[in-house]
Parts: sequence; structure tokens; C-alpha cells
Amino acid sequence: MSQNAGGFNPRCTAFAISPDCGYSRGMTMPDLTDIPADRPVLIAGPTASGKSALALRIAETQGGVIVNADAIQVFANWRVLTARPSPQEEARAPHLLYGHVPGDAAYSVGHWLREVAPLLRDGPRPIIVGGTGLYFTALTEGLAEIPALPDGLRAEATARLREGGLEALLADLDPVTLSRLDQRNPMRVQRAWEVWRGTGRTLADWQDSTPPPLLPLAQTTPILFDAPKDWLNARIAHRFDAMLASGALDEARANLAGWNPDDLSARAIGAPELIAHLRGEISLDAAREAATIATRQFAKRQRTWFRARMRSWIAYRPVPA
RNA sequence: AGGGGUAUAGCUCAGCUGGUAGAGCGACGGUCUCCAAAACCGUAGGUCGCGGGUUCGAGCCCUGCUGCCCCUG
Repeated sequence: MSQNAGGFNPRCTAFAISPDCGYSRGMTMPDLTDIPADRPVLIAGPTASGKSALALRIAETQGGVIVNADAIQVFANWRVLTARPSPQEEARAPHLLYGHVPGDAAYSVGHWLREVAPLLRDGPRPIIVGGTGLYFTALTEGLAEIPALPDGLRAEATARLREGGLEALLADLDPVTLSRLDQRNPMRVQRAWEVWRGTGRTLADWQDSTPPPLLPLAQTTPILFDAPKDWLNARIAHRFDAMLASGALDEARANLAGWNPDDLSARAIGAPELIAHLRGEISLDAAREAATIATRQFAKRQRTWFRARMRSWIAYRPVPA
């Protein structure tokens, strides 16, 4: 890798991205005059690309509520590490679905969709921002309305998987579901099994009766950040240090006592690493390295998802200086 | 300076009594309708530090050199 592509300014933290920072050279913010002020805005993009800053700018200039579409930013216990908007930023425009879920609670696309639905019906125009591709796809293309499954079913499935392996779960599934399933992916297989076991209907059956989407893409202004990889990687590397400078270690200390790796919130990139460091298991450098690598890999997965499923979105690309 | 050890993929290391090299991690690409910052799949990297020798054949044996580590002075 050569040097920081795109003129990344190390003085600009992930929490203070502005046209003068991340976009100082080679990138420009989209022209807001192209964005209708009355319809919902969707902003998707990889971590650290500057989505939140754009959402805030749109909210400030055109009005609207910023709605989180990130699976981990919903949790209350990792504000810094999860790069949630700062209190100051939240004061500049209404922000919803950020940090409103307890760290030890369960959450999923279904929960999110149910929370977003009423926001689409009434209230100001939503500006939905986040990096969770699945959430956007569920929102704009629909999600099977599978009811909440009984408590304890997850544990039962996990136990069954642990004892009998994938075969034990696959054996109970129907051919149609099996044909659509990545049969080597334990989580997908387990989900299909849980749905069958918990509802008596096959996953394929549920999916075939997927209701129309809550918010068809055609009714939105869908913006997809298409940040150059090298530019993004440089920001990712710097962002972890920015997080440390902003109190990520204190945040980790606050989470130390109640740390449970099985919590969904514990999946926040950097959380297991910082906890391991606080426990004296790894150095801070090692934690930084591991977290940075994990973030890069995550960004790659996001890019893959966006590339495959968001072709029709308005690609917001860097503009040659 | 003397003694010992080591040198294999970007990194950490395997490689049995010699038959022209493997893993994990990383990198790269992809999949994914309720754990998605998750889970999963695939691909590409090595003139085995350099030179000489023994052998039909050397990453493995011998030797010289170089680098690094440890011990002694």
C-alpha cells in the first residue's frame, strides 16, 4: 500500500468528519440539492466511510429524523467503540434507534423492522443510515413475517447442534428449505430448524409468503457510499486510535464486570479485544491490530453485500480532484 | 572473541529414518430473508538465507559465509 489515499487528515476523528476532513481531497459530499426534501433517504455504506456525517448534514439543512440502521449501534453499552454519533451530534438533529437496547438483550432484523415501521407512518421524513445491508434489504425488499420463537428454543437448538452436529438439524428439514440453505453454515441451518420447530411451518414456506416491503426502494432516495478501499482502510486504522482517545478503554472497563461474550452487543468489533487487554491477556497493540483487521474484513463483507444487492442505489463515488 | 541454537508463504510455525513443501493467521474473491460489526465458502502466495559438496535424488546430510537469538569472556 502506498500512502493514505484520498488525503486522509489524521487530525479528523471518526467523530468529527466533515467536508474539511475525510473529504478534503479527492472526495466531495453529494450535492444536497439533488435530494428531495420530502421522501425518505437511505444511506448505506461501509464502516468509517462518513455516512453519519452526511445524514446529519441532510437533517440539518432539510430537516428529518435520523434513524439508525446498524445492528450494533442499537446497543447502549458501547457508544464509543461502535462509533455512534456523539451527544453533541445527537443534539444537532433528532436521532432514533441508537443505543436504546440494553447490552444483554437480544435483537435482530425483525426487531429493527418492527421499530422502524411506525417511524415511516408518522413523524418527520426519516433519514435511515447504517452499515447493515440486511436491514436495508429487509426494509426495501421485504422480510418473511415469522413470529417470535419460544424462549429457550435457541438454547435447545444450540444444544442439539453441539451434540449431534449439523446433521442432527439438517435431518429435520424439508427438501425445499434445504435446497435454499447454505447447509454448511451452522447459524443458517439452526435458524431454519428453529423456525420449523417453533412454528410448525418450514422456513421456505414462510419466505414464500413474504409480505410486500415496508418501504419500496422507489419511494426513497437511496445513497450508497462507495469509498475507495485504500482510503477507507487508512481511516479504519486511524479510527481505532481515535476511539481510544475518546475513552474506548474506559468504556471497556465499564463493560468488564458484566462481560458476556454470548451477548450480541459483545460482537462490537474491538470489544472482545479490549476486554482481553483489560484482563491482561493481550497487549494494547495486539488489541488494536486485531480490531483493525476485523474492521477491514467487516468492511470487505459490507462491500460485497452492497455490490451484489445495491446496484440500483445512487452510488456516491469519490470525485477526482 | 569463544561455545551453542536458528534461518521454510506477508506473519507464527510443521515437514517422520534424504524422494523437488504443508497448516494456522493475514491477503484477495464470493455467499447470505430474523445472532448480519454474525456465520459460511473459495483462491493466490515459497528459486525452503547465500555459496560449495555428498547422493540417482537434499528443506532434510557435510562444509564455508551472512543474519538473528542464547551462554561464556
